[in-house]
Amino acid sequence: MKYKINELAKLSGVTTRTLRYYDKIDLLKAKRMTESNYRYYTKKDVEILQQIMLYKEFGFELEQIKHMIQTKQKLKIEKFKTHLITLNKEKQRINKLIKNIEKTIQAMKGEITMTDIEKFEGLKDKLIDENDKQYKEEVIQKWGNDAYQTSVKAFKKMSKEDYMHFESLSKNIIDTLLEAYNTGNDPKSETALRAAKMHKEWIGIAWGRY
Amino acid sequence: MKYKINELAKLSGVTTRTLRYYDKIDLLKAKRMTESNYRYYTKKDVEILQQIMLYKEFGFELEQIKHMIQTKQKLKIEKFKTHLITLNKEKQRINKLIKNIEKTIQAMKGEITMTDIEKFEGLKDKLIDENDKQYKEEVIQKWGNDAYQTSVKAFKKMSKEDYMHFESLSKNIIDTLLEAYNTGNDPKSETALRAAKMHKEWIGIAWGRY
DNA sequence: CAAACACTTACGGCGCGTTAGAGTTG
DNA sequence: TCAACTCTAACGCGCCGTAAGTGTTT
Repeated sequence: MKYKINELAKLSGVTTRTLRYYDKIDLLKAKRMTESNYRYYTKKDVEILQQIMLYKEFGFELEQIKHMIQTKQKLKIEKFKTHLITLNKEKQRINKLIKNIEKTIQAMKGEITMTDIEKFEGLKDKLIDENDKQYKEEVIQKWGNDAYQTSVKAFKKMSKEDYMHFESLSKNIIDTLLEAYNTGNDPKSETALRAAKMHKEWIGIAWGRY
Repeated sequence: MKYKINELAKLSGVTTRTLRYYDKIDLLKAKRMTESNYRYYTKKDVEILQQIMLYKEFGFELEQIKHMIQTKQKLKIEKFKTHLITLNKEKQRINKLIKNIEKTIQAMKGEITMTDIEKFEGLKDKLIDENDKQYKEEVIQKWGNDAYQTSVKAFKKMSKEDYMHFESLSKNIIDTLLEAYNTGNDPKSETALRAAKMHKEWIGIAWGRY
């Protein structure tokens, strides 16, 4: 099974230019036909090329792939792990870029120029203010002033991540409980309902929702 | 205020090679001293260089920066936003690489070949099992069988993200409430305490903690 | 006068795409 | 004989690092 360069190219999807380049840099050496000096590739070469393509998809550089293909499984895993570290750094770099640009956009809009933490603190204050307007009296009537104060304190302690996920989490649990009650699938779940209501009120205190 | 090339280099941190290159590609054109033909830079040039460096940090290419520096604020924001899209794609690409490599490592180890979702489902089942062993009877006694069933259902509905943040969030709120009670700063907070206890039990049902 | 600094020109690197010119096969 | 294929050599890209060789300032 001998393939000429164009045959392998069509078979694999890489260009002849690439194959010749791989030949040149000793990544995938081709044999030569004695008369014409044309390159030809064997079945083994095809397999190697498949490996090369796989590692390329993983983001390895050709020089590294060169070492890779003559490395055994166990050591390959090590190289993969090392590569993961590189990729994670790259990921962090990009995340930083994104954050910085977003910050800059905000600043350019003439809006908040505070740091991220300050921003979040500000956001919390704003939410509490809004909450006050809508729920303060109602909540104090139902739960007393102390509960209100305490809930504000708890809310202020939340981290940014907490904040991002609080909604969906709470909604999920409450929905499930209410659904169980409303559909009657769970006829005796007084306790669950109470829990749901408590939870609901609790969220209402901090969030002014539901 | 005239700076010779090396002065500006030290001032700004970029190399003279870079400055000459920016000159060549018309990114930051330098004026010339009449006699020696030496480059010199003005105060304005310093400001432009600062902008260039900033945009470089944002990951823009020099060609784009060239247009950038003579663009007004509003249009800059647009370019930033476009750039954000590019960066986000890059981010996704890297995430894909990471996932694929991790998967491959798993496969090479001869371990689990499940998808991510399957993995998480498995994790949840495991946690519920553990929870059962420790808390099932106690919980059913206190809250009834229906509450128990419902809590399991709610738990199963949780997303991966929910799971990652559930602990810290709950802990935070509970700690605050209990602290308020224990320190006596909030002497009449019966209601708050009840809320805390409820919440605590609720978490106990699903998590077997606290 | 020498050291320090300035200038221009050009190769190298990564991973090929893309001509350009010339030989080989079917 | 002609199309289709093969070969080698070389430029280009993006952003400079790194000489090498030569002129200017202090």
